[in-house]
Amino acid sequence: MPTPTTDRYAARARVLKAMAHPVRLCLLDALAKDERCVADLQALVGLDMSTVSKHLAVLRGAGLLDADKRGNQVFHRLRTPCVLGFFGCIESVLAAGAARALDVLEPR
Amino acid sequence: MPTPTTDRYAARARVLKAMAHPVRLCLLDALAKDERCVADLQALVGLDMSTVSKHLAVLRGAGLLDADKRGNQVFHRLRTPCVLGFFGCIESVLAAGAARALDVLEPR
DNA sequence: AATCTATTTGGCTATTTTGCCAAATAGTCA
DNA sequence: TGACTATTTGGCAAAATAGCCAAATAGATT
Repeated sequence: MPTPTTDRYAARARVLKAMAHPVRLCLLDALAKDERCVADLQALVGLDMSTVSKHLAVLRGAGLLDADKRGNQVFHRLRTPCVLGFFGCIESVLAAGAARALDVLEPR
Repeated sequence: MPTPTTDRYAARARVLKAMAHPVRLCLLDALAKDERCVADLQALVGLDMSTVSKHLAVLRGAGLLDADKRGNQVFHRLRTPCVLGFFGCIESVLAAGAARALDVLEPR
């Protein structure tokens, strides 16, 4: 793997890694339609506020979210909504996996 | 996060997590056009063969690759090529991040 | 200023991941 | 069968991650 290429893959991997957590996927989904403040999102996922804040920081760090403070609340929104388009393909990966699992049980 | 929903996010996260590593992204890219045997892929990424084998196992486990043995070689191919479509969006996330970095240096 | 609310940060532990080496396995060929 | 090739597996150490609690910060309200 030549180095400039490696860097490209590393950069891409950082973005994917930021997405690759159930809670963070849930957060991205929640932000699909509207911006939300941290307390809203905390109520949604039911974890400690500090944990939610850190998940949001990961998504922001990857460039996936924008945030701004209004009053004493911080509102987050999706920066690049195309990431929501990943889910369709991921579901087909999962469906293919499920089909393969059936093959094992019921080979042709 | 209600539980059936959680499970869906967890399943999706497992697929993304499998992709979220520079070497595994490189492997997926290499398999974009043709199937390849493990030794080929090892030459490409330049890591220990056992390491490459484990990365491939991760991708297979997530349902991203299919493999079959012919002779004493194992050939891998992309099971659901739509994942390659992620890269376009990821690049725009990275571009947005770069733009934001410039804003910091050079605010309006 | 004192207080209250919303969010972030620091610190800790438990768990997971990565990559190497060495050893095991599976298939081929003499 | 024995030797050789391709790949996988087991085991280990180093690094990264996730979650909680407690403490710090920033803004609003009295």
